[in-house]
Amino acid sequence: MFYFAETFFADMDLYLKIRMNEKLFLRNPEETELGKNIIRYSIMLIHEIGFEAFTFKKLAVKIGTTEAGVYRYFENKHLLLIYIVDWYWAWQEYRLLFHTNNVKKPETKLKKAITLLSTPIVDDASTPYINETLLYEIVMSEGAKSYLTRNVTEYNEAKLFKPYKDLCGRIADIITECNPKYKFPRSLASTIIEMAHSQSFYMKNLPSLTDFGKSKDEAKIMTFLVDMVFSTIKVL
Amino acid sequence: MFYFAETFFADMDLYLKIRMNEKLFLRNPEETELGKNIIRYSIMLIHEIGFEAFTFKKLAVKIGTTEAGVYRYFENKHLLLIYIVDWYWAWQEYRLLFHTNNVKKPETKLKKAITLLSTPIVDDASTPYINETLLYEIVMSEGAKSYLTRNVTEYNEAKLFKPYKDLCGRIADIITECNPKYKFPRSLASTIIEMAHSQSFYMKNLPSLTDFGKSKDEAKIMTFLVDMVFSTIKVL
DNA sequence: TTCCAAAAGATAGTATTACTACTAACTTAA
DNA sequence: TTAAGTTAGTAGTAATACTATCTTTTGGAA
Repeated sequence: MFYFAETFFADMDLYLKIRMNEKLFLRNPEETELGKNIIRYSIMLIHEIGFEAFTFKKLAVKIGTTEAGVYRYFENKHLLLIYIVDWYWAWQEYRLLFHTNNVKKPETKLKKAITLLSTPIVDDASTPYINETLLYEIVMSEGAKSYLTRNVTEYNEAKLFKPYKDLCGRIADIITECNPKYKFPRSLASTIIEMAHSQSFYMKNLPSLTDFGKSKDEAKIMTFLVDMVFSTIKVL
Repeated sequence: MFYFAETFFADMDLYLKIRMNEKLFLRNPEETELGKNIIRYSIMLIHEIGFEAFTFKKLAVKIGTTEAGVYRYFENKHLLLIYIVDWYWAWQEYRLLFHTNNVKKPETKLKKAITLLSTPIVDDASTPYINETLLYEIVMSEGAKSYLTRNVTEYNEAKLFKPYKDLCGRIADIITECNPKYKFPRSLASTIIEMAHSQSFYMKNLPSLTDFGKSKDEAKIMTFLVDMVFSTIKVL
């Protein structure tokens, strides 16, 4: 529960706030209007033009500030990407906890986990200035770039990938609950998370790498994964 | 067999040559010394400094030519990446055909396919100027960047991802041979290919996402995948 | 042997990117 | 009221990702 700093009431609405690793930023973007705008508009802009074409200059123009203004919050665009991707994984972990709370059967929990990861995202009203639908698509097409870098080791030592690992660990624990004898719970968990996103990317962009090309039906990804996972751990 | 242009004798040695999609380059790098050096040294340089830090300037210095010289062969560094990644997938398809030739049992073929994809690569002497060991590591850590781009659709229409798709299709066919009733052969095939590489990347860089962190033993990735795949298609 | 075309090489230039450094303005606290 | 700290804006720079042009080399046909 490390990352879920607080859920609180304000103006009659329930808000979700996630505590982010401080090494990700120079100044906490949640604390100022400009900071929140940087997050909100970078999600929109990365979604719109893609991460390679995304620059702090373009972002600054979009939110009516200067390049230097953005650099005061984030050292570079790669750390900003990790910030929003981390936010997404922490949010997914929160969703998993929320939806499996009081569920007793580990099989039901595991199925829920797969469903949550492989079903289209609708915007979460309890997170102002973050559009989860766009974020989901960014993670799908740019997410891997957060760790596919020369700095993986350095970033990993700074715990920048903790949210992803936490989510993976939690799913691995559910797998172990289902079948304590299964030998590869962590690898199976990372396979679920990865495939939920990359099968969806393939379906949209390289359909012949999947069996869902014609229907473009996300529900089939869930069916594929549920079948694979439960066959593998030999539980029904 | 589209991509395997020729295997031929020259100076008493057997060489393997792969026919590449002409839209990848401006001038065929296989036809000149400079072209072959571009391929050979770009594999070394990308492996050494990573794809983001890799530039045509640095490459030109390394092989003793000018930036403009490299630009005569490749429009940009992204197409050069796709070239070498495509080469890798075509080579893997060739290896698969070679090693499953005359094998009757589809289960044996499938197991061989998984083994070939998830076992460390030793340099193939029949391919001069290409170091497969380095190439394997590049595909592991940069391969996804070839299709994680705004141009996926355009590149896909130009058939630039054909080698990957062909390999996927071939593995899917073996899966169907094993169990004609299994519903998701293509998705399972792309899962095998993806996971063979990304579990290996995780093992090296983010070990807690796998169950092989301590041993760092690639053979366990194979065991994990073989178990998962055969459980899923319900054949032994 | 000469002549031609194509390839390679050298040089220079441009717009953009990814920053850094400095300065001006504004706020707060003594 | 003034000194100190905070914040934003301006102006630069080195590197990147190209393009354009001009010269030299080379290999083959006339």
